[in-house]
Amino acid sequence: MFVGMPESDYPDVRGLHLFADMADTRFEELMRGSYVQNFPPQVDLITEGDPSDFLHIILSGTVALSSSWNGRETVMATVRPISTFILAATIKDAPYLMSAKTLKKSRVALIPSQDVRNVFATDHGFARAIVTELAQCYRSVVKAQKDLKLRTSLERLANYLLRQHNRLDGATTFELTLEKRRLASFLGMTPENLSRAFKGLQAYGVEVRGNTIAINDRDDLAKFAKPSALIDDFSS
Amino acid sequence: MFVGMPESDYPDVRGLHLFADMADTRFEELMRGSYVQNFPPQVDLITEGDPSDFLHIILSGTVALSSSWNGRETVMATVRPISTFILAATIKDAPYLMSAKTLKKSRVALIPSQDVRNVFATDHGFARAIVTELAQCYRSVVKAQKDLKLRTSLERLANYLLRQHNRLDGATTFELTLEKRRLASFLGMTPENLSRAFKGLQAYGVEVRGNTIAINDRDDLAKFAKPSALIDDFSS
DNA sequence: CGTCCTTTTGAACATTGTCAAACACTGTGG
DNA sequence: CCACAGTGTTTGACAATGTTCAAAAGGACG
Repeated sequence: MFVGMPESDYPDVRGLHLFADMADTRFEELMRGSYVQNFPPQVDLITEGDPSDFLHIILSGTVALSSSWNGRETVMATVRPISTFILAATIKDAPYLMSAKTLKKSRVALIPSQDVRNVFATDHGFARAIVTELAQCYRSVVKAQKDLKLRTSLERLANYLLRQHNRLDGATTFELTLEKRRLASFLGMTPENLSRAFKGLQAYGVEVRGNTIAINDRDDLAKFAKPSALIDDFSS
Repeated sequence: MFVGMPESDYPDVRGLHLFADMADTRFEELMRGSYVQNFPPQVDLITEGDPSDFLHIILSGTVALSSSWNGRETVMATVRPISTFILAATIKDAPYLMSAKTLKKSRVALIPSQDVRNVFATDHGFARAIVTELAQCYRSVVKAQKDLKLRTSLERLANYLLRQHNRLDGATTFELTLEKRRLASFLGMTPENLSRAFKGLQAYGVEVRGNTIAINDRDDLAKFAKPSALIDDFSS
């Protein structure tokens, strides 16, 4: 098997906040033990419950994190370049809590968890960067939980659309980045319910044609959605 | 105002995993700037959205973490001695995402967030301990989210009872540690729904008399609840 | 005892999920 | 190019789940 990440990928990874403060030698040490793979869509990268052998970094493509129980399954989050996932399991040397599968053709870096833990124990810049990253992850999940517990499915969809609208910088029309069935699962509802929820938002100027969403009156939608910095703001 | 934590409280705090690896001088430095207060029940300790001025440590009593939006409110978690809360906000120097209020008479230590961040930046043992703590917190919230998204309210209650049953070490009968209305909110349902859910678990040998719960046939209840290490196990 | 609060109960209602069928879209192979 | 299969989406009817509102019952406490 190929061992060692191609040096052409170094800059992307190094650019991550997580690795920015790390000593050069440590970084190279990590990279040498790791490797990069290209995956087609719909490939299972990790399975919940398995031991966390690798820290994953998505370099391109899209990965969905999901969980299942008793025959049911739900999308917990989607991961986009460039970022790590399942950092907490790696650090704690504990089983994955979520499964991961590629949604599109994706390029993923795999760093052996043991190496991450070793460097974490000796490189203080890395340890501090991990803290910041984990704190961010933690706050994101808390926000997601507030979204789930405090809002109806219609409100969750409305706020989701507003967030996408912001992220794609305010054009009145944009494309959904997720299949509707997965979006439904992510938002904690069934595809049928999502379909009806889209209908329900027509009253606030939301138009849907396939994967294209038009937000004709942002203020009107926001008046209904009532977005909050403490739930919807990803940057804090 | 009284400044500096009484030395009699040092051992409790020092015993926390979070402070175990820290240099003595750093620990004393942190403690000198902090203080301890006793609060009666139903006191608001922090309000979501406020800047995170203090890292809190609960020494005795019970504290509920809650969030609200658009006139609704939900209990996100309860905190018991001895543990910290709102660590992530302190580290990120970001606003609290949750409010905290005492449920019982409680003794709480307050460490200025700036001091925590200073020590975090210089004491590597502390930084590493924070990582472990945050990773634990993160995994707990992910589990809570799985609980919410994958289970019905009846299943959530059943698994909650099993967890309590374990925690209080298997006696067939035990006391709820939470008022029912708060338990309902914590489990993501209304008090009325919780009341009916208890009725629904009678079929599996659950008896309720006031705050006293009897689990007459653990296996039968577990057969319905299907507890999972990846959702219900707090220690991993 | 009376007051306040929580819990329980009942009935109506709202929301969400399930099932089945129709429809739309995509890509394949003839 | 078209027919076709396969998949995802939408729609409708219905069932299950959860919420709301109102009222009664129970407990705690002065």
